[in-house]
Parts: sequence; C-alpha cells; structure tokens
Amino acid sequence: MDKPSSPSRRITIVDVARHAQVSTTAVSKVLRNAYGVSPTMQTKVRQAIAELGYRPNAAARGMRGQTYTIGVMLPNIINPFFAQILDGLTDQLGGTDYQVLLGPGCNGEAEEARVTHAMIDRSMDGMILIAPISARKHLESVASTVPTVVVGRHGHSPTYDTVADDDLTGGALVVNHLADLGHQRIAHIEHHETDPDRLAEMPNAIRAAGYRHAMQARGLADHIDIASTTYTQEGGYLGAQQLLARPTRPTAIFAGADIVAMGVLDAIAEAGLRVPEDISVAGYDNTTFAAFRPISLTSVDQAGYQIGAHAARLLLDRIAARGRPTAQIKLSPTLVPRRSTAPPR
Amino acid sequence: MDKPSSPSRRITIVDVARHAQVSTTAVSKVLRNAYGVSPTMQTKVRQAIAELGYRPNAAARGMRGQTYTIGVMLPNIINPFFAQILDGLTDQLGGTDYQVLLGPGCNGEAEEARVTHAMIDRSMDGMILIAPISARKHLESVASTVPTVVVGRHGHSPTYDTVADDDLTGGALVVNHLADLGHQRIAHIEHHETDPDRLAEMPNAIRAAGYRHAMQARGLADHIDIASTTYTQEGGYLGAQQLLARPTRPTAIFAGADIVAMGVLDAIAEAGLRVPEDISVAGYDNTTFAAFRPISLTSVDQAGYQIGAHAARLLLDRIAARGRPTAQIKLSPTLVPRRSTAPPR
DNA sequence: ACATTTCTGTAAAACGTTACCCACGAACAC
DNA sequence: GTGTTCGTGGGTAACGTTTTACAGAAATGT
Repeated sequence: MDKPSSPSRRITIVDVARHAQVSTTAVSKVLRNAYGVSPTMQTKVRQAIAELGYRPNAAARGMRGQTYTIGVMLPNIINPFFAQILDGLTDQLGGTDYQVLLGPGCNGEAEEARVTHAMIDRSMDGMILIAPISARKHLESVASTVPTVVVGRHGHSPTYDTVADDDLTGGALVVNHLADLGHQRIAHIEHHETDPDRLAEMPNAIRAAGYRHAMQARGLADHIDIASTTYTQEGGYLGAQQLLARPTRPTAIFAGADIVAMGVLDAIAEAGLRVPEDISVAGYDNTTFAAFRPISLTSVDQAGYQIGAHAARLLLDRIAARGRPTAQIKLSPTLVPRRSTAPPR
Repeated sequence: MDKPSSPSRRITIVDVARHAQVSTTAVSKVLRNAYGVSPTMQTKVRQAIAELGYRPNAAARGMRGQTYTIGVMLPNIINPFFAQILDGLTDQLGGTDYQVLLGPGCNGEAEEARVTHAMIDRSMDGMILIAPISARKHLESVASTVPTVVVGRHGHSPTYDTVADDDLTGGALVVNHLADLGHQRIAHIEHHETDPDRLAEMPNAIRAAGYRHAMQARGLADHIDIASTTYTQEGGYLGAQQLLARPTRPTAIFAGADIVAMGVLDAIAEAGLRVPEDISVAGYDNTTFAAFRPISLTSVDQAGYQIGAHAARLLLDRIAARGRPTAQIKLSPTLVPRRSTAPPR
C-alpha cells in the first residue's frame, strides 16, 4: 500500500527501494554503477526506476557526491565562434551523465567573478572558462576549488588545463597572405591591452604580436601600423576611420576579429571605397558572417569544434584524476581566403 | 580555537554561527532576511559573514528551501535576438539574489526534454523557456512542477505565463510597408509547420498568417505566394531559389527571419540580381546583421529587451505567488525600414 | 502588580543522497 | 573441518541548510 503523502511529491530513492524491495544503498549503488552489485539486483532496481519514473535529486547528490553538472562561462553569447566551441563540448559530453549549464554572457571582471562564484556555490563538478578576462590569480583560485579548463587564453598554470588556438601563427597567416598578394602597408586593429599579465596571455594581444613579428620577418617593419581600439563592431568602425585618415592610407586592414571587420567594412563603405579594389580586409574567427557570400570575408578559422571537444576531454580527465599535471593544448589555425582580399592596385 | 579539520574546507553556516557566537538558525534568518531578527543580530552576523568570506551552499539550500537559480532554455545561442532577451532578463534580475543559468542551445523535442528535466532535477526556482518547440503537453507538465514563463510562443495556458510579440501584426507591418511602396507580387518564406498545435502557437506560423491576412486586406490575395522551408540561412537560400524560378518573379520577398534573409540575399546575388533595384527584401528580428550598414536590411524589431524584462517580472511574481492566474503579455513590434526595400521598377 | 501579547533567539528535525563500515553466506586453501 | 577470502547487500551517519516548534525576555494592556 503506497501512500503518497502529498498529491504530487517527487519520487525519491526511498520509493524506488521500497518498490524494488531492496535497500536505498543498493539503489544508490546501481545509480552510480558502483562496485558490488549483482546482475539480478541491477535489473530489479532498473525496472523499479523505470516503472516509477524516478530521477535523482541533484541537490541531494551535491551534498555528498557529485552534481553531474559542468559549468561553462563565456563572455557573450552572440559570437558564433563560441557556439562552435559549445557544439564540440556538448557532443563530447553527450554520452556521459554530465549536463552542461552556461553562465549568462558576462563581460568585465566583476561579472566573471559573480558567475564563477555562483557556479562554485552550486557545487559544479567542473568548469570551463571561455576567453576569461579575469586576473590570473582569480582563475587560479577558481581552479584550486574545482577542476577547471581555461579555453582561449595562453600561458600555463599549475592548476588548470588550457586549450587555445595558436594566435601567433594566426596573425602571421594573415600577414603572409596579404604580403604574398603584394601588400606592404598592412595595418592592424587590435583590442587595447595594457595589463602585463594579459598582454602575455590574451589572444588579442598575441594576435597583435603575431602581426608584428610577421611584418618584421617580411621586411615590412616600417609599415607596422596599429589602431588600438576594442574587439567590437564599434571598435572596428573607429579603428578603420583612424587608419583611413592616415596621410598614406594602408592598402590592407587586418581586423583582429570578424566582428571588428564588420565595423571596418562599414567605415570603408562610408568613405566611398570598395573592397577589395581599393582596400583589402581580413578578419579572424571565420564566423558565419565571414562566410556569407555577399560579404565573403577572408578570415582565420580557429577550429572551435575541436577546441570544445578537447576542453571537454581534458575536464573529464581532470575530474577523474584531480592531481594529474596540467596540460596545454594548442591548435593550429588555418587561413580561409575569400573575396575581400586581393592584390593592391 | 578554530580547528580547520581539512586544509581548505569550505566555510559553512556553522562556522559563521560559532564566529558570531549565535545559533545557526539566526544566521540562516539573516541570510534569508526572514522575520524576527534584531538590528544588533543583523550587524553581528553580517560582519561574521564578511570576515569569513562565507557563501551559502546552494545544494544544501536546495534540499530544504530555494536554490536561487533560474533556468533559461533557448533553442540556440547564435541568434542575437536571444541575446537581447537575455539582457532584459538579467538586468531585471540584477538586483535580486537569483542567478540565471542557461541550458545549452537545444533544437529538437528530445533535447528540450533533456534540458528541462535537467533543470527540474537541479531544483531550479523558476524556468524561462524561450521559443520552445515541444508539444504543449510537455510545457504544461514542466510548468506544473516549477514556476514557468514561456517566451515567444502564443496561446494561453492555465499553468504558465507567456510573453510574446504580436507576430500577426508584425507580418502585416511588412506587407503594408511593401504594398505602400507599390509592390504587388510580395512573396513570403516561412518555416514549414504541419502540427496543428504549433500552427496556432508558433511565431513562424503566426507571421505567415499575418502575411496572408494582410495580403487579403490589401486586395492582393491573388499574389499570395509562400515558399515553405525552414528558418535557417540554408532555408532562405532554397526558398529564394524557388521563388526566383517562378514564371513571373516576385518583386519583393518577405523572409520570416533575418537569418532567412541572409540566405535570400545570397541567392539573389548569385542570380545576378540587385537589392533593392531588382527585388526588395525584408527580414524579421532586427538583428545586428540587419542593422549592418552595407546590408541595411528592412526588418521588424521585436523589442527583445522588453520581452526579457517582462518575462523576468512575471516569473518573480509567480515564484512569490504560485497560485495566481496566468498572464499573457503581448508586445507590439515596429517596422525598421532600411535600404533593402524600395518601390518596384 | 499581574496577565497577555509580541519579539528574539535556540534546539532539533527534516530534506534525499552517498560514504563508510559491517554482516552474512559461499567458495576456497590448508 | 577450520580459517580466510571474496562477493553481495544493508544499516547508519553524515552533508549544510531551512523549517518547525518552543522558551524566555521584553513590551503592552488592564
């Protein structure tokens, strides 16, 4: 005689145990497929679970064991590049019991701290931080509390794994492509960065470094020309305006991100110039926007899917063996030439 | 003499209580600013919390009370429109103790079920479902378990609140704008829908209905021409190809979403036609893509920010008073005319 | 001055799950 | 036949918070 005290109380492990005529411990063991449970017990419990439609309460689990939840923090959700990373992530995690939950887009250190804390408070089993801007110290402190993988940020840490694209090479890819086409006055729009920590770790800074090195390597050191704004459409617009106002205009602009290139194209159109006839433009990230045929923006592909997949694997590894030494995975970007770049006239 | 048993055990309410020389109950009351706590107690406890850097364990809270977590499910994260909704949502929730967590983009009923269940398992205090495609029955079942607001889906339910844009009006806005410009052969690309339930509730179906009604109202019933594909760039591309192959080509295409318009523009460019000289194009959603000057796509603005803000308010209301009757908020869209629409030649 | 109400604070019992430890029988080695 | 191991299952005590019930002090009314 089951007596459901409240009309629609949630089924608990106790209900399952009673229904299957076993102890709650046994049910718990089956749920976690722990050691020491016979095939008979397996089927008996699994059947009871199915019949009752039981689902474990994550909060209760979190108090003793794991929550089977992985937190992902990302700076914003509009960048299609992040969507690719997420796809790689969720595909990799698809077969496991883990569920991914995202923090809402957060820009600024304060919001990042808020989100990371919120995730720690909710006893996430692991965290993936995508392109965080927080001070390294904060990342370390998060990682020392919960298994963590940092994506899209260079520099290696003793506490967290990293997965990133080789932005130095990426920057060089663009410069070489444009130089091969015959360009000399190749300008760059970067995300302004002053903090020394971040100068060494943030992708934007490394891309700019890649640009500089490659320009030097091609003997174009004298033509190095950088507009320092932000990685936004607005930033691209303002940066391009600066560059177009130079006494001698650049013949090519390398925007540090596709979203920046959008602003650049805007400013160029406004100035009455044509792409690529008057000026070549290249972006970075190979977003759907770049692939859009009427735009057809030369860009650098970061293999976001692979980045996500690698991050997921590293995280699962680290959850299983928290002590293991950290790994740094670096992937190679590829150039995707399109119609926005052509030889200078 | 505090003896921290483990090297870095997390601070609990017990530690705070001991440090402030009060009971754990008192601390709990302060945390929830519950009734019956003196100003003295307030300051004493708050100081202890600050000194120890205590943060409540959400899992433990979830077992008895609330988790202070709101789950948001959205179909994908690349649509900038959803970002606007989220902004409205988080701004509205900013002052409260609630934290928003997003389910990863999920398309398909199976994935939606997975995410909603995962959120229920994690005892979320409330859920916001954005443009869900699941059967109504499933939405009802979710809403009967946890306070729920459904965004971007029409039809009213006894268990959940809804916030949506008036898509009927939205569709009419576009038709009237094009008809005012002098167009007659105005075609539409819709997201194919057969399920009767969804035909009455999904925005895509209602937009198509708005198109039909407005065409009739303007005496253009004979020119109604619908290509039925999907709300994707690919769908727009294929739909436009169909429409362009008609014996008499339409002079204007109303794409059901900006992402669809992207594919339309692509197909038009490929066919060697110009926008708006040869054919006018309008989208829906007013994404950043539409606002991008070189594209300059006429579109319908859905006031995503307001939608999000309203949804948040309704949800907080419902959490406070679960029994209250459900509300349906309908917002008016506005047309944003740009350069992609012009009088026919 | 006494009875009654209101206000503060505490103790103890949940909440649903997992971890730890122990008991039992069967199989095995001597 | 006696000890030892192994495989299987259960009992019980956590985990950190909120809720309920209650006691004492202070304030109020008569």
